[in-house]
Amino acid sequence: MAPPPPRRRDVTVSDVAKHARVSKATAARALGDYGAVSDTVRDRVQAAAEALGYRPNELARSMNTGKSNTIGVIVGDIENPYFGLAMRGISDAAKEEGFDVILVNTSEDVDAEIDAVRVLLDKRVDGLIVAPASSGETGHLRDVYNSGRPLVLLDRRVDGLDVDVIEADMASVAFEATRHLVDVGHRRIGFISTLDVKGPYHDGLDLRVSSVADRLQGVLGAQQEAGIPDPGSLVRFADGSAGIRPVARELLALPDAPTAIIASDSLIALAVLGTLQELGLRVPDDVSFVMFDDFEWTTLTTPPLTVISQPIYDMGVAAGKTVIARVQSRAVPERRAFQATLVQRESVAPPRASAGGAIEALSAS
Amino acid sequence: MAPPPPRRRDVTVSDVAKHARVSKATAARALGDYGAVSDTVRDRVQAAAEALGYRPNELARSMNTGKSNTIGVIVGDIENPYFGLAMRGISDAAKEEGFDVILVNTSEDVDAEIDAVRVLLDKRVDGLIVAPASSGETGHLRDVYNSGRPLVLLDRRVDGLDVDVIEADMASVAFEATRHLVDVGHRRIGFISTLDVKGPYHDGLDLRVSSVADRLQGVLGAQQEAGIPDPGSLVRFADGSAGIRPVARELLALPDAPTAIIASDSLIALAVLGTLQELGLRVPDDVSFVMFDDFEWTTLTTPPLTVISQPIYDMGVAAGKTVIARVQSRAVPERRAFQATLVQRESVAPPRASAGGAIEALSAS
DNA sequence: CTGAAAGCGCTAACAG
DNA sequence: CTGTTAGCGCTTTCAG
Repeated sequence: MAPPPPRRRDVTVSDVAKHARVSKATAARALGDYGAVSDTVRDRVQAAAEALGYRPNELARSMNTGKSNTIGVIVGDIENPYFGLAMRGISDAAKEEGFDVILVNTSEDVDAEIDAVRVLLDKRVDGLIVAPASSGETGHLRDVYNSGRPLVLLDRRVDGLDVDVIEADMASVAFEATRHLVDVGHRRIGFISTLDVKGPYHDGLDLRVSSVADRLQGVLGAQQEAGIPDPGSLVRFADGSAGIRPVARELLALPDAPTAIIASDSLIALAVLGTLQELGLRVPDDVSFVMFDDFEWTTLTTPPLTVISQPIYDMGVAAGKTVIARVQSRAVPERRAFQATLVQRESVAPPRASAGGAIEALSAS
Repeated sequence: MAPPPPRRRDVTVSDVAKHARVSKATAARALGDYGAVSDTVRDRVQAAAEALGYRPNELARSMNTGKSNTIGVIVGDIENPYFGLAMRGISDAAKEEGFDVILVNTSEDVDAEIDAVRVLLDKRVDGLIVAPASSGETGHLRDVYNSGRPLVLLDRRVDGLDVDVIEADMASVAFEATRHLVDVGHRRIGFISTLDVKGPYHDGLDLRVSSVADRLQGVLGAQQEAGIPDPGSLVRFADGSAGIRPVARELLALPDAPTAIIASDSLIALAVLGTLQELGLRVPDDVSFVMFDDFEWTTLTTPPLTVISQPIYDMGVAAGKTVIARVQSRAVPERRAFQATLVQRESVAPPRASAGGAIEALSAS
């Protein structure tokens, strides 16, 4: 389809200098807009550059300035609207400061993440924003730190790593949401998330993703406070998004199935809702439902969904501004605490009077 | 929060060479894995590199090889799930070939796009994937071509630019969808898209985004074939996503309001559906609805939505593979035609018997 | 197989 | 203000 590309040699400063009959250094100064150049010469050089179609080689420039004006962003899943929106924020912030963004998707794989960090460091990005897949392996993150380049963590903390973190307060809002469920009468509350942990959930299990751990802490805490025994028994982790539906089914088939479910993000919510639909279970009549993240579609389902909203775009912007501020060793923008809020709509109702599980409830109706 | 970073000088080939007591050239050969080096020396060099914590400077490497192993991707809106998913495909394809991706978001602004192309070219990306905001200004795209670097267009053609294009056949599926609406009895079919055109739609208006033009061509064509007069009168373009709701309201308030609406993408669909909900109009009883793109939430609304599905992820992969194949001047992967399909669910029904507009229908019920 | 030397395109002293 | 001379870190002749 496309004919063989011409690929002619690029025009360099040297070419422009020759054409404008000045030294390479002078041409470079005029072109790079540094140092001092007389107006006449500057004009002459720029005319020559224009005529020859000169374009600076940013690689060469970066090589001796040591700055690439590029930040790296490493996320687990760009397809996840959470990261899509955050990315938009980062990207907008970067553009405003004249930075570009290299995006790497790790599919939530730690090895891929380790690799990504290495590659981006080798490419000499000026700073890095990472949503770490695990707080277990963190050597690569320390490498960033040791390289002297700023690192900002997004959505997830890593204990013992003293860097900027952009996150919303998940524990308290999760507590609030669960408390809401308890208040209307639920005593069997399921929590579903994705996480690569082996075996069923148990007390003291190391979750390795702080944003999930925080959510869970709030969920469990509210139930403990309400005197609900063993709330951990209705917690489930799926390994990858393909695993969510089976897990949801299993949970709902329990003799003591939950009367309410909390989905840890929008991708999980979609799968859980789909499962509910397949099973013919209605929200909130058969099962109450709360999910994290407030995307527009959540208002269009029947019923509209009760959600936990976080300022994702703003967090992206903050992450972008923060790395760049660090890169330029300027003061970091005020550390606003990002607040998540419970948005009550109509997917929460008191549990049915019957004591049976969700599936039994079905046959009863 | 983060203590002042150390920022020590990077370890270079030269350092490693010294440590291993070989010449810089030999060390470079061992490290860069090219040329010929004896096993003993290679081991010695690698040990030294390890000991010193050597990391190659990819910028320097790119400078003299002329290849950066990076491709640039320019899209209008990464927040749009269409591009999120496509990006995932591109990213996966790139990773497989050992390439990185620099992503630039233009907010569908042509000037930003022109700028982005320039910057990425200056950064010496090896190839570019662009979803052009307009087929009007294309000088910057020709610049890419002239730079000798491969360019692949995603989702949108640009006439007269003979490069690879990854797109699905929108015209025929749009025809099919519209035909379906006509078949069940609709004669007033609205079409809403986002596009920065001044004034109302009229015949021969230059749409400048081929994927939208194709959709519209199918929509109009099916109606013309059915003998529906002046189908263009129910076509609306909003300038930016903020404008969609007003436009939808205006359309629905018409004395001859449409009995069916086609939304040109998922973001538009969300806004239209939201408007319908606000107005208390039910789908499909009051208004039938068809939208482009099949995301999971479309099955969770009441009713599930009839949609047009395209293989977005695969198209992203194809775009990625294609640029990279061109970069390596290998044969381009087979030019599979990407097929979009109409997925019939439950948002289409015959129009109400009453002849009035949608809003009147409301008061009648 | 290994070393010396040149050079990628640009910036950065340092003289004049 | 302008030119000369060095590099940045790596690859790449070209000898040996």
